[in-house]
Amino acid sequence: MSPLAKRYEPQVVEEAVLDYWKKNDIYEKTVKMRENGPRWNFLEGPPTTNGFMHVGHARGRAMKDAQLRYMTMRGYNVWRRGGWDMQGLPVELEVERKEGIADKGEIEATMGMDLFVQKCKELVDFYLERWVNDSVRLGLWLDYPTAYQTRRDDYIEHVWHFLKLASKKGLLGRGYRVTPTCPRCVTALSSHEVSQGYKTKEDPSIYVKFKLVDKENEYLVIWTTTPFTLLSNEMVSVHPDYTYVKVQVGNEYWWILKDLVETVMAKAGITDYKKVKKLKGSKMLGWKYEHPFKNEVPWHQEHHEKYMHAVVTGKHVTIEDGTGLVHTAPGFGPEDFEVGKEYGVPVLCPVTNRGLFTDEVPMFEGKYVFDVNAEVPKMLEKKGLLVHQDTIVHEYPHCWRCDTPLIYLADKSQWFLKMKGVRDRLVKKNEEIEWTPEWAGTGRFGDWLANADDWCISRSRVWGSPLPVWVCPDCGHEIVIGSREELRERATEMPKDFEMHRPWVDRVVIKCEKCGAEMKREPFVLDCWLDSGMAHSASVDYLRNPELFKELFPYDFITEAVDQSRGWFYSLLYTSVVMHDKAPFKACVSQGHVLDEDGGKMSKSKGNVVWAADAFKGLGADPFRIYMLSRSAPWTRTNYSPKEIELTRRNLDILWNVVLFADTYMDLDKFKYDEKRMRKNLAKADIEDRWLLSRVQSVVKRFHEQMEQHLYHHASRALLEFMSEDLSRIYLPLVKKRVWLESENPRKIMAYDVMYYTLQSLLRSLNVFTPFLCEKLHLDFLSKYGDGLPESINMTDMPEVDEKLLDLELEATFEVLEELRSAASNARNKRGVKLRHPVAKVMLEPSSPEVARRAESLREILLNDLNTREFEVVKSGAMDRYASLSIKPNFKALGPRVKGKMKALVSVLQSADASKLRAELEKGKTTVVVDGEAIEILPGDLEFEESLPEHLSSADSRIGKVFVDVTRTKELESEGLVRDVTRRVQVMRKELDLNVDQDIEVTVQFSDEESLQLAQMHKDYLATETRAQVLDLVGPKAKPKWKAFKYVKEWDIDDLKIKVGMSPV
RNA sequence: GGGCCCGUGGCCUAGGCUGGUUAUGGCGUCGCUCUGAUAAGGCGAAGAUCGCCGGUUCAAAUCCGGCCGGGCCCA
Repeated sequence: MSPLAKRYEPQVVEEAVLDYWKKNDIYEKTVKMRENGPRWNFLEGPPTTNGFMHVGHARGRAMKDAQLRYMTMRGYNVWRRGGWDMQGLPVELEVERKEGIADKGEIEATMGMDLFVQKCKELVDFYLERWVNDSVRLGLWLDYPTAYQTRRDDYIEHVWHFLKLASKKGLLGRGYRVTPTCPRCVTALSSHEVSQGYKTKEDPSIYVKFKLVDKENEYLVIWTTTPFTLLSNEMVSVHPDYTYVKVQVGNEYWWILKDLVETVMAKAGITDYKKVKKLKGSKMLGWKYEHPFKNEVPWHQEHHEKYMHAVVTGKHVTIEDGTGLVHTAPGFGPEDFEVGKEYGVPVLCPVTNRGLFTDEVPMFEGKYVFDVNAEVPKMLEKKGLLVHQDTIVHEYPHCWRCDTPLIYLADKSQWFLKMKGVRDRLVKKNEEIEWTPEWAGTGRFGDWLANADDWCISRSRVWGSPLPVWVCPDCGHEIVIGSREELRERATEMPKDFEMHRPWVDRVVIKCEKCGAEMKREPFVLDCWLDSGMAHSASVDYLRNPELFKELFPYDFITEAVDQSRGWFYSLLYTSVVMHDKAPFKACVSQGHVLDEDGGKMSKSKGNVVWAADAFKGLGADPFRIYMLSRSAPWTRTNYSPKEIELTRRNLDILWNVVLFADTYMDLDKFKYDEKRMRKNLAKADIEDRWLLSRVQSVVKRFHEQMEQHLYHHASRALLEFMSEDLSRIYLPLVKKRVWLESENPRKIMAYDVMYYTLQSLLRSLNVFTPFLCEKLHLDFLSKYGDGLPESINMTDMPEVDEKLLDLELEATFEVLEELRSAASNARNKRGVKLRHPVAKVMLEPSSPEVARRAESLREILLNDLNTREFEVVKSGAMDRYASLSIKPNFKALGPRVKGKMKALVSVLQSADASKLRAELEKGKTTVVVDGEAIEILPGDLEFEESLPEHLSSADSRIGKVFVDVTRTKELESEGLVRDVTRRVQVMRKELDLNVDQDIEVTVQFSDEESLQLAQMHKDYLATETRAQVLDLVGPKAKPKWKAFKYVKEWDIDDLKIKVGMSPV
């Protein structure tokens, strides 16, 4: 494409690559190229086209892309159709907001359903475009043109097909459900929707007493945080096994759970009370009480069932809060509803799905439930039934879209899919799925499946797949329609512009086959999770294309965030098991969420959401991707931190610079990569060449192992570490000298071949994480020096491990090298000897024979690398004779015993044999003779300090002890000085921005004659290293013509001053 | 109340399944140093009771139990 820029700028690279891909149809070509490979099928979990992509979505999508690119480059024919979830409540709500519609009831009155649906379509089209743009910008390669859309008739038809099948199997039901309802959106919510909206809420917390019938002054004390539900209270539940007590308070008797008496009394501020009787909960069954609002609510006067207004027992009663007696209102709670069913009491639910009381409660008719919450306690107080009142802050479900607190309402018209009869199959099929991490499937999802309730699928809304059920108003006959064709056949009349959405579908009338009346469609739409759940079949148009379906199903892989356990993972599994009796996917990676920088949840209301497009623009998609995937395990939650992305990005800078280095010299030499040549010359290659080639194999091996387990964080780190440690930090400095050799030198060519081979393997692997950068380097570097490469790195194959190049012994040898370097630096550092100054000798006292052998084989590298004249591996203990042990008496311990002889003792100890003393003390006590008197020395009386003579410094390491001989000689001084000067001249070259091969002329003036003499000894070195054609070294008295130089600068080198003049020639 | 996950220097993080020298790496701070690919790199210093308590074991960050704290999910 173009020469590499001096600096890596991700955004610039990415824009250019995106453009290249588009202009050259690269994605299409990679697909075509692999079409004969074995199939590997991915099922895309469709994002909702409502709102924009945030960084959490983007993390998941980066994982998808890494997996897809990996499989593609392993030769698979990867199925990767995109998909979009386009219907549902969120879309309606946004349209309502934009159009200024207060709630659903106003739709017909203001704009009509036709126009409303049109607006919904326009809205999802708008977001769809944004989502595609952001996904493309992220580098996520999916089939976008063929992407499935849940709003299309072809798609919806599959949902109908499924419901008809479920109905035939007896799984589709209708009837009373207590459903969480949003009074603002006027619709029931599914349990997975509820689960998204738990928030803290402040509620009243009231303790109320119910008077027992036929008993003098005896009351049941109950607790509730939703006072309005008392209006339809029907029972009080107690635990059959727990103990309850009768407490005397004044002249009244209250029944409370034994364990909670103190708590309740303390809350109510009652100190004067007495427990008078104990009873097991089961004994209280059937006790009748007087409903507190019997007079106000006619319904309570009209019902006299055995357990109406009576104590019942249930094991759901807990002892943690409240009174242990649980107020039970079947119309307002799922558990209460079950209790009601069990005890055969009818349901009272005097509230509409807008949260308003009906005429069944005349005094509150038309009032909002949460307003009534405040009035109920007042009334109870007047009646003398309120024991205590305060407030509580707790987690309460809210509408996930509009934040309105939900209410649980019994509604007999809801439609649902049954769990009974399918549950066992679901659990069994789930066990066949390979989950990452394992607990996501077995624990979390598996347990939930085993306990899941029926699935309420009906929604009283507009923009969604319509429920395909028509009902006869006269005889009640119901039919489920399974396809458009079937509908056409049955319909007495089809609208001209028919589509499978409201309001058009509502206009279809069917003649009842039983009584001949006109059947009307049940005016519900379906839970959008049912839409997306059908993706296993609907996304490939199973009804018209069963052959394709057969090829793909079950899919090899899906991955979504953990909240999809109850969402998509579940709806996919349910529909697939019912339809095909198979789990629809073989493997699933459950991803953790992305939180804000402080670990808080990202939400629009908090204003802490980071949009993906902004992240790509600000930081680049590649840095974003590799940060997200390398930072932590896929299933753990991650705090989003731009600062950390910048740090990760530095790794990519290093890669860029490595390539730039290679490119600079390869370009000068018109290098062409030849793998055969490299392999042929391998035996004669330098040790670091063979080492690096082996490291490539080890890293590629690890990369594959980790990718196969979906451990992207390990896979990416292995590559990054290899790149910055092995390649950049270790290998490149070792070959630097070689790239300066004359052009046809085989050692140089070898270095080039090895670098090229390494970068090729690295870039192909890394491509799964940073596809833009790797494509760029493929085009501008790999293709420049290698012949016959395809036009995209994605059209090449993943590197495989080449056992012939693997040499673990050599890798272990280089670990010794690293240890030696670090220990030698440490030892130098202790004496303040710069690495630039050569030392006389470095010695290693190795920890094992292997280390000794490996160190020996490194001799040549070590001399240069440690900047030492000699390197020696010494025998164990060989250095002891240099080490002197000094004795430090412990005066505190010795003083009291030795007293006046202390001075004499110290002088004796100074000349004593310290190592002998230490050996004796290790065995026990010993004696020292002072002035003819034996003094007993105990362990702890003396401390020993090892010290090395002035010319030696040492450091410990894992491979043994390293000694550096820092003896100064004229020769060493000279070399050090010249290197110091060289360094300054090099800096000046760089400051002048000279080309690496630019010749110069230089004059250096020294502030003292002695230094000048020293420098003269290695003048040649200075001239060669700095490419100085003319080099004058002069003393303090000389008067060079400084004005003749292009650049003149004075430097301090410790006490020495030098002045350097330089010009290019 | 139940289920699942998490808790490692000031901050972020690896390791935990399979117990074993001095607990990984990074950011930041300080001192030194290296460098003609590098906005990088290296050496060193300071900084951790691996949430707490108990158990198993010769040996626990790791396994087991309990508790505390945080998150998510469900009641």
